[in-house]
Amino acid sequence: MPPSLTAENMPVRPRRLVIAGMEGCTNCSVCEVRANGICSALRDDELERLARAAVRITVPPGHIFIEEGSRATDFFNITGGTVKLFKSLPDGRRQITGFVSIGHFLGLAVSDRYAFGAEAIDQVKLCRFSRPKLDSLTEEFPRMERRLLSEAANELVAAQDQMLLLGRKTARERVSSFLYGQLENHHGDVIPADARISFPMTRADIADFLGLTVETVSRTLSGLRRDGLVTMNAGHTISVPSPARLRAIAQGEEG
Amino acid sequence: MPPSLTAENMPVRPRRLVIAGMEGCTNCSVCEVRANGICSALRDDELERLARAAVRITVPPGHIFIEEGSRATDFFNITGGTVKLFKSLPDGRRQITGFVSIGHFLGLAVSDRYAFGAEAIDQVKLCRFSRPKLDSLTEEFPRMERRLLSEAANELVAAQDQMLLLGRKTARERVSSFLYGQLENHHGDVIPADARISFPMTRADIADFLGLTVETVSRTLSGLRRDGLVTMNAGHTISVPSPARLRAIAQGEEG
DNA sequence: TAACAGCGTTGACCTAAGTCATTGCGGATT
DNA sequence: AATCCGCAATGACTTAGGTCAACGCTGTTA
Repeated sequence: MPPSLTAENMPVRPRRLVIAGMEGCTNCSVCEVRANGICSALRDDELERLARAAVRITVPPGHIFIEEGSRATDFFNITGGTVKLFKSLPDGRRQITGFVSIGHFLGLAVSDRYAFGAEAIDQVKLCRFSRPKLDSLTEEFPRMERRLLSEAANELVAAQDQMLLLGRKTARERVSSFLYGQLENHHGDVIPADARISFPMTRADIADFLGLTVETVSRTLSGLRRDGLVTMNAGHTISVPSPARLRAIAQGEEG
Repeated sequence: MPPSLTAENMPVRPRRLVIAGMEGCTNCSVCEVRANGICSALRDDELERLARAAVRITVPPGHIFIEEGSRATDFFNITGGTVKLFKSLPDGRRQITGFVSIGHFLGLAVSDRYAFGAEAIDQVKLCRFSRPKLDSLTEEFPRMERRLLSEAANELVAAQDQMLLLGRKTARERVSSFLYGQLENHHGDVIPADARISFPMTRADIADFLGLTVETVSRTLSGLRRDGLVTMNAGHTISVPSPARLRAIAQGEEG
């Protein structure tokens, strides 16, 4: 029996919002994301061919390297740093649809235009592939395409979670969900008691991700602190004494 | 040059939230969704093989045929009727993540469990495939998998749109977006002036889709009517004199 | 070392949307 | 034809979160 279409090589915890995991650099076989990417499905000789299609670039903090609605000429694979993906309304309202980092693949577009923008939060390293090149690669390596599909399924699940959050959760539940999600990003599925989080994004980014304002994010964090659910440390890090309690709030299990 | 990974055979307007388009019935070559499905990528002899993997079922209105969190044993392809997909919180709050109908494929799951529920709105006809069977089919027909991926990309775009709606749009913008989306569903990209919409879902469904309450949906529709943006006809249909004006509101281009 | 800018926090107040309650309307049941 | 029931609409009132404004911290520029 062939491996499952959707469960193959797939972490239980879905990643955020963008097709993850294409590897690419001057030498793909020593790439930082070798283990994660869709290319984890490739043999070393295949990686060789992949490497020739990739261009390595670095993006400074704050730089928008995908403009909403611009022509979708390239695919990207994040090999370092954190990127925010967003959509905007004409009057400046903004929704961040995801924060993505190392290993994530970026640039699936429905039409010939990107439906979202992408901005570097910190120093970001990327591998860039032109769309025609990536197309011929997936043509050549069907396993890569299978891997892309399973990652797309992951992203869809994450997107559905986020819709539940944005449509139906309270501010407290949203912020708790965000914090708990960060814990999962850093620790995987087994989160130790008193785990620490440090994130690169600002309060404004968090607000735009959670559909709130900066003030509400700030007040809600203060509330969680007052209730002993988080403690703020020096160096912009946050400790979570009881991840289980935080998760309960995040999932709406609180009176 | 191979066809684009993401733009191949793809409508510009993204569909809602579930991998679309696997065809299947007793005789796939005469199936209702022959033209839409991923099997539109298949030859007639291949369809023959597909047909043997499919089981045809009918689901009555109100019946939940995918239970949130249950084991993901099957894939479904909608061949008739309309389905709502949803996620819930323990206290009963519910977010409908999409309405899907004919041609849509349903059942991509990250783990071995469904992350969402699915309920028939009206009489729904489905083709059911067991996961192992579908896996071997995609193994056999790579074009099917490519088609699934491009549909997943569509769904991701729709999901991002919905996140913007849920996180940042006003009630008026949400309801206008919903109505305009329905217009697109029925008329495609060229929407005639004074177009009509009739939908099978209740106000409660619309509310749970838009992250609002029934009362707010009701009041907002009344407001749009007062402003001459829609008119209510007999038989639960709504007319839209100027789709362009409605779209402008939906996109947040109103003072 | 002063001035400034970016970011975060907090308080006072406001409002869009939620809650609760009432009414009405078609369609099914008897 | 009476009643029942699910759905929709509307009014009165409440509230979670938004808005506006002040302030404080930290790091950077002059």
